[in-house]
Amino acid sequence: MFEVFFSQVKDKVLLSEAEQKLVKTFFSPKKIRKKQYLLQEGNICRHLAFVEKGLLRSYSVDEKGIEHMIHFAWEGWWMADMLSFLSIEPSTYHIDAIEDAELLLISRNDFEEMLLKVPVMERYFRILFQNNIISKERRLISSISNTAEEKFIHLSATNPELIKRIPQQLVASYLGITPETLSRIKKKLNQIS
Amino acid sequence: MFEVFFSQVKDKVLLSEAEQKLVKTFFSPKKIRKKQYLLQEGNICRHLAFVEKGLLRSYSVDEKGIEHMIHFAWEGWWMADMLSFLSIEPSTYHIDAIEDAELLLISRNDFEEMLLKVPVMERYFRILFQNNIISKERRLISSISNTAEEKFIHLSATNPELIKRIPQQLVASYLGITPETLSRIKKKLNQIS
DNA sequence: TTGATTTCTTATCCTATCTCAAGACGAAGA
DNA sequence: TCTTCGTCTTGAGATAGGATAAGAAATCAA
Repeated sequence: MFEVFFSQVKDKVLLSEAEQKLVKTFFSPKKIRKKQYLLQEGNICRHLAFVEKGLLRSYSVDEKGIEHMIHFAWEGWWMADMLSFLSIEPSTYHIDAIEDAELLLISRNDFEEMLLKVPVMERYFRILFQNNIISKERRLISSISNTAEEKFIHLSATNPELIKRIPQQLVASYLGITPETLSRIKKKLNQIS
Repeated sequence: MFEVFFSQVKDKVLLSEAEQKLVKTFFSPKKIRKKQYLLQEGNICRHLAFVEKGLLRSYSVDEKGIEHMIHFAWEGWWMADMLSFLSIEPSTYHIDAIEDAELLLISRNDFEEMLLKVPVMERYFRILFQNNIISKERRLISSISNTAEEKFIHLSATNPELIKRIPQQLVASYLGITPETLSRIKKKLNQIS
């Protein structure tokens, strides 16, 4: 159950056997089915979720009922509404499964306790968040700088797995464009090549 | 020189006198003038900069010569190209001063050493980055979800100081809209109220 | 296998925002 | 005080992408 998790953690920091054992105690496994919610708007995000298997998405829904994709997480990625999780306030996001998923959950209290008892995990999350900032920044620059077509080309280049694995309408939402526009862009790019 | 710095750090973590003394040794002060570069595209970002006084911006310049604002940093904020700083690769950003500024700089090696010698700073940066992710995420959602007018209203609500302090054309770039559009939006909102 | 449901494509029309251009305003220096 | 330079405003025309609608294709369930 912790295979993907520890391979990810060890990518960033060194963990002793004892530390691994201790870290394990803070997490509880959970399976959810495709389309099942992990979090709904208005509820407090009580856990960070690490994806061992499957695929999750987080998104917000505006007044018109349109969904806006915030984040996708598959094997080796984390998922949560950090703001709700940290501030213990109702979330403005939904999180659900695009594919059946196996998760490792950690609560706020256990998270804090783990970081204090296993300082190397503090380091792990600092590095994780660092990398997250960098990738969010790139997405942001593309979002404010590029045309719809450029955004798609940029995403294809930087995150080809996302394009392959995520349904097209959700990719469109992730880019902040309509599904129709994305469909046209793909057609155009195929004609050229 | 470290007044703002330690007041910021102490907002997030507890530091002993000894730790404070040690932390200080890793930083060097630097003053830069309005319009002066701290980093130019193609160079490696060698330092994290903490702003004690003044105002910096980071931005990228596209093929057409158009600037895209990534981040503003005034008293109490950090500035860097994290990707270049961490990967030690040439930056794609420019960083310069919008107002004369007094900075505290820390190099990559000193940063790593500080985090190992003063673990509470590891915690500080984890929390700092955590908060940064949350605010970048909000900006991103606004960017992909909202109209130009909604983006401006959202920014005014969440970051009024930015609107006051940053020249309007740079605010427009930060929102991913043209200065003309922002000017029209402001006119419209003023007429209503 | 077949019908039902969801996702993707294509077409037409429409609107928000951009582009280009010119003028007004205000801050900074001579 | 006057001049200059950068910043903001306003206008008119152009366009990328949105809205709506309908049909095609793919996926799923029975």
